[in-house]
Amino acid sequence: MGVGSGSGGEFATADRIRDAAIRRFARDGFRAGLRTVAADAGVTAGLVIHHFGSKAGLRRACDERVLEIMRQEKTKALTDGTAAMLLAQMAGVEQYAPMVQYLLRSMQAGGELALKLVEHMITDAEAYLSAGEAAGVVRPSRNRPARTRYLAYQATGSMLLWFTLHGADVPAEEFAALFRRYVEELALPALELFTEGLLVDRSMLDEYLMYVPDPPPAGDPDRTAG
Amino acid sequence: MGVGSGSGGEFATADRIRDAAIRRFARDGFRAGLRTVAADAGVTAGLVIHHFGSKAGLRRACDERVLEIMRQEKTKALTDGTAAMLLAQMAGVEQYAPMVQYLLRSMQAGGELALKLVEHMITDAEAYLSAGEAAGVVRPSRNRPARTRYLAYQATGSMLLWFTLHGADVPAEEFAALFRRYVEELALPALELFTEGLLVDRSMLDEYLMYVPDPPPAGDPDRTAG
DNA sequence: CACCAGATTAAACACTCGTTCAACCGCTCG
DNA sequence: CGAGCGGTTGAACGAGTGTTTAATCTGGTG
Repeated sequence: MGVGSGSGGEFATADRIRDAAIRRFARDGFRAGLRTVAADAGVTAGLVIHHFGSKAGLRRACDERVLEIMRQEKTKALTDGTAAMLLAQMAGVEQYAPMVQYLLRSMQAGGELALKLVEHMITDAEAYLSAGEAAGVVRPSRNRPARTRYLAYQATGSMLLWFTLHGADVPAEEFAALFRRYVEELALPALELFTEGLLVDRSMLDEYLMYVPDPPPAGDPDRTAG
Repeated sequence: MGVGSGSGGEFATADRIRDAAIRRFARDGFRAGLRTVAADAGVTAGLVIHHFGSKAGLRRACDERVLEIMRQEKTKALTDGTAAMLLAQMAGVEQYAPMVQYLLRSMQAGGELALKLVEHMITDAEAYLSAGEAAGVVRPSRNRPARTRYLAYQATGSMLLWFTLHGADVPAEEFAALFRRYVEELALPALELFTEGLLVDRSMLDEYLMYVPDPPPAGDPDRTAG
């Protein structure tokens, strides 16, 4: 269907536009114009609209594509289970680096994809931490869902902030190196904190546990006030 | 100089514009137009330019104002020393809530103010953690600057992500409540992690320490490769 | 009073943006 | 061959942006 030139590696034009958009949005953020995206793909702005209906439609297509690749790579990847490591690994692959950067842009802008991705990461972390608990390598928590959310937000959020401050608009090759530097920089403190904690005594935690009557399940956003 | 109406609580017009801009940028982000800001302040767009030269100039004035208030409040505040708690406390004060929200917007956009603020927080955390170490309540680290940066990025970044996802454009009264909910949600997991750690055994940390030959000071970005 | 300087405004300018429209091209099918 | 149709283009539109400019208002000063 569509393109007649039957030889091997040719993409359909819509796919080419979408991929160019992912790269451009990753580099410049979502305020990049349609004409810029179109020029990257070697077409005109009108054609982008023709294929995707609107800029929002184009973004939706990009979101779905990134999510699809993300899911597909997750099943293939042999990481230690943390989402940050998966992203670090993907950022090293030249083909996927723009998608990781796009994802960060998405979190920066706060779209639906970002929310979905973070919830996805939380679900994965839940499974991973539960398995760790069962295997006896992860300490149990007084409120496992809350801890899972906390850890996911810490890991993802610090990554987001780091990239927002240290050049979010790097040209995609520096991006991978930047990612590597980020992981290297936090590896030691993270391992220290995870195995040894930060505080020497338990007084702060005990005070909190005494002060707060009943820590709620805190998994869903129903705020049944009391 | 300037406004002649000498009666009590009147602000100079430029200050009124700047404060309106802080509120508007806090609520809508920096893509809010000059005409909107001007309307909020009861003036016209041209006057904003007349007073601040350009939109960038207005943003600079807002940045300086927020930084000034931040510094001033920090010396007054009696918090536990962490920046997150300072922000939580300030967000509760109606007058300062927009500034906290503005600060988050700034981090979202990645300006110079954001970088300055984060570095500021890191410096403060350094002092706070050093004091904790000296007092024997905080465990020493194999690389204290790296740990300080790590903790600051985690705390600030997760806060930023949380607000980006859960309505960064709330109308400033919900904002304070949102902030309170955020602190409540992470208090228990944070205390757990800080006092008890996450991992049961030390194998991961020991493996890392064996693998990495020499953890560099990692305070400044000079990468003397080897 | 005349005069000037600053505050302030309304209008216009130049530009970008997303989107629309009419036309054109190349192909397939009747 | 000719009709039709989707892919594609270039130009235009309308709304937005930051900024400029000329004019008006206002208040203090010689």
